[in-house]
Amino acid sequence: MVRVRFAPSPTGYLHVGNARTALFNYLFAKHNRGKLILRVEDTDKERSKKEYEDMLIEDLKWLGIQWDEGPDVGGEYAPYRQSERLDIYKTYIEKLLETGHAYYCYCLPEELEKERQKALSEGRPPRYSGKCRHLTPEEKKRYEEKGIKPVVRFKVPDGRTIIFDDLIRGHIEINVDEFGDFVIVRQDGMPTYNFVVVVDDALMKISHVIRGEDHLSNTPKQILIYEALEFPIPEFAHLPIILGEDRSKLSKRHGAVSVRAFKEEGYMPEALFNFLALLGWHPKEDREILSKEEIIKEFDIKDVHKSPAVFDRTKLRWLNGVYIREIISLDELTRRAEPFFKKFGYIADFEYYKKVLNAIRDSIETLSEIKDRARPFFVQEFEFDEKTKEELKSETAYKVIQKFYEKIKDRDSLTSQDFKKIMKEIQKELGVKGKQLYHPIRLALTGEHSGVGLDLLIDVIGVEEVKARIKRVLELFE
RNA sequence: GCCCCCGUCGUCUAGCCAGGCCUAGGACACCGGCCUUUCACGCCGGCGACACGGGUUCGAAUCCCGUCGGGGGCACCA
Repeated sequence: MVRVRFAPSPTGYLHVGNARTALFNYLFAKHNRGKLILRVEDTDKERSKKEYEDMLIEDLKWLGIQWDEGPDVGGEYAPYRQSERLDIYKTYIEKLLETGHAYYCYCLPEELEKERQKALSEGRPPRYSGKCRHLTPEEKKRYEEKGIKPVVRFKVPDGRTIIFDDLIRGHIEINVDEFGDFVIVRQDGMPTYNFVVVVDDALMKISHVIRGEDHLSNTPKQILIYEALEFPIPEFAHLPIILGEDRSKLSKRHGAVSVRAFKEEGYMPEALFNFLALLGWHPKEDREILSKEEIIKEFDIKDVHKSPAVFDRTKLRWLNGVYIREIISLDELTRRAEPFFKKFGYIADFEYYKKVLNAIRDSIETLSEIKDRARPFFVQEFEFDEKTKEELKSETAYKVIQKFYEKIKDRDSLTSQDFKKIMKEIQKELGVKGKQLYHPIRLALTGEHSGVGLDLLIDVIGVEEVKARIKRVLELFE
């Protein structure tokens, strides 16, 4: 049974890089009919917050990632919040202490930091010396009496080379001399990541650990702990990281990188899902637009790349546009767009929003663009800039508008067909055509030089509104 | 500094494992054209890459070695 997990620490919004990791875990689980476990890694008391956990869950759900076990849904291996598993960790810490795989260390953090800096500046690998490895009971007692609280360190064996096969990267060898005895319990009594991750993954029967490349160098430490605790070692797969435009690890410096930010910008979760899946993975046939089901069906961890990928916002925008105009149904799109209309002060009912979207969906790539693109459907008293005023004052423009008004002022309906017919008549009667003919009407109706098709606009706003707008312009530029 | 990973168009990538089918394919972006009352959509076309240097081979993007470049890690963060 395939069991994988996504284990974020609740320290802020869900980052797209983490979202991608969650997504690949999800895809792997679903493809193999396995289970996805959500585990909250909140052992860092300083930075973890419950609100962040709630936001994480919300963002993950929004993206369309579902899990089988987790802090919100429970499961056979509960609890799924590390802060609630402290007793479990304690047991295993004691075990390591008893078997001599770990020991208490009374060194002060300030001293160690100094040593670290010194080693770095001298070009030596910064690693702990191991000086507390062989403390006598008397020495321990002395430290205790001084009130120094110890940390617990894992005893790293000398000269071992850890070898494992990464599902994505293949054969990996790392010599453990690279690092010294590392801390597994902090001074405040909280166990650290490298330790708890092993205990949890083992106890939760995780079969495949799929995570970011930045964890690759932690893997030997963890394997050492698996061995010390006599746990079976899972398979590992290290995903390439996601880069920003400058080819460094994608971070806040690169602009909006949280899933929440994309949601608020008006991205479709399906588009982000699709896009993220394509970052480092590629289906057998050359296709860009794939549904969740298709991706699950085709996903194979072996097809995941080794090299990192740049997060290409432009392509994401394009993909989102495809979802907006071709994939999401009009009703669904309207439901999602409603909050955006309201945010921009465009107040109307659902049916009206639907008509507007029908007219503009081909020209927007995110729902935020509704602000500009839908303006003519809602704003009557728009301003004219200088350039526009000049144009409207010109003789032909004014004549066209005047003629148009004459022809519609007594009508009680005006369809796209009627509109086109009327424009043809004006063309014949005034001898004005093309841009000269349509542009004045566009300006009078929208105040803008480009935008939605006038026939579509008229269809939606209706004849009375058209009359009002035209009349207003006529009066303004008499 | 040390360790690990990576290297095909500007970007995402196909091809690499099983060398010839590759004058290297697709997508985004860009440029041009068509459609069109405008913008957009759509359609058609163009530009554009095997990091470099050595091997191996009749033949290398594909195999080997080296160089260079990029990234990640080296915490009482996860």
